[in-house]
Amino acid sequence: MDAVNRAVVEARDEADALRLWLRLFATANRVEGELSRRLRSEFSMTLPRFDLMAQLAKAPEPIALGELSRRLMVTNGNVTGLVDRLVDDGLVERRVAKEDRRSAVVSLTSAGRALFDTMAKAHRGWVEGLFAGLDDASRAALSTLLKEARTSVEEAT
Amino acid sequence: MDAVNRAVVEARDEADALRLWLRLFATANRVEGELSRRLRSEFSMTLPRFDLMAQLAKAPEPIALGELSRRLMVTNGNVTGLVDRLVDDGLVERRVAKEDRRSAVVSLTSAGRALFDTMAKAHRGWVEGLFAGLDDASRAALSTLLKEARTSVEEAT
DNA sequence: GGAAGTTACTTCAAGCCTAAAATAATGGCG
DNA sequence: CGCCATTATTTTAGGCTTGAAGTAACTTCC
Repeated sequence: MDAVNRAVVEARDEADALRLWLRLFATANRVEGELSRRLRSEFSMTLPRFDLMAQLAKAPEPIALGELSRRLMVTNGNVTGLVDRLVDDGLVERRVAKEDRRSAVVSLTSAGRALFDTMAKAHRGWVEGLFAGLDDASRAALSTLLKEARTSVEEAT
Repeated sequence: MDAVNRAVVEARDEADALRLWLRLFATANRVEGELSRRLRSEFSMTLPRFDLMAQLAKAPEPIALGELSRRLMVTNGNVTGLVDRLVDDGLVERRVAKEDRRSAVVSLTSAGRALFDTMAKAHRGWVEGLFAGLDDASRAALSTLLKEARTSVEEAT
């Protein structure tokens, strides 16, 4: 096979959706695993609980469980369990909404807020470190392409 | 803020590692969830089991559990359970390696091979469909950048 | 006001996943 | 040969996740 044909084959290869998906999955998985391990070993914290706390931290007021489940893109039952464990740990407070007694709203306790601030700082540093091998141009390009990909997926479902 | 400064801020924003990671995670999660749901509803199959079968399908001969766990990037104990369930379903065969009695090697049964071929065809189509909104150039660029990202992560760990 | 439908959350069963401890077989090495 | 370290797998405890079924509170509409 000559150089031109090799290039053609490689180009087709790089554009192959299945290969793209495998690469996307592998990369995301690798990062997630690493962050998960570090959260566990440094703070005895899990990534799902950290993510939940992050939602509470950036919200100006308590959030209902349903809203939380939408923002985290997980099922309602899942959120129920995560909040249960965070409440057990004294990091989150659950209260019945006064205007709708079906609804439970949650917020960080002061201990939760303090721990989150510490963890968030470390977490940001870890993510920076993991992507340190990419320059700003690559990061920006990757970010843009991922947004396009996300849009493509949304439209296809 | 003038236009130049807005552009500067936006560029910094797009290059922010944390934002990049959140986007990567969200995209991968969305695709994974969709493929998972379709495998379940169309074939009563889970994504992890499908992935395991894919490894067996492309291997020329039976694979040891340890090798499988490396290729799938999951722990040994995880593979043990997945194989157990696939054996229960008659899709995979587990045998003690003749040259090393500690080692168990697995391969697809003929039923497993047949089911996998059917599923793989559908799966490929689904992935193509999900990424149909990206043209070849975008796909190739995304793939290349993901490879860079993966390398960056590997180097940072 | 009350039946019927909807909405918010919880519970349940099943499966995935990890880290760590336990088993079992191998491979040196004295 | 027999002890010891290593290697391959399994087991266990704990946590995450989903989809489906269940409970309770709210809303609509007559």
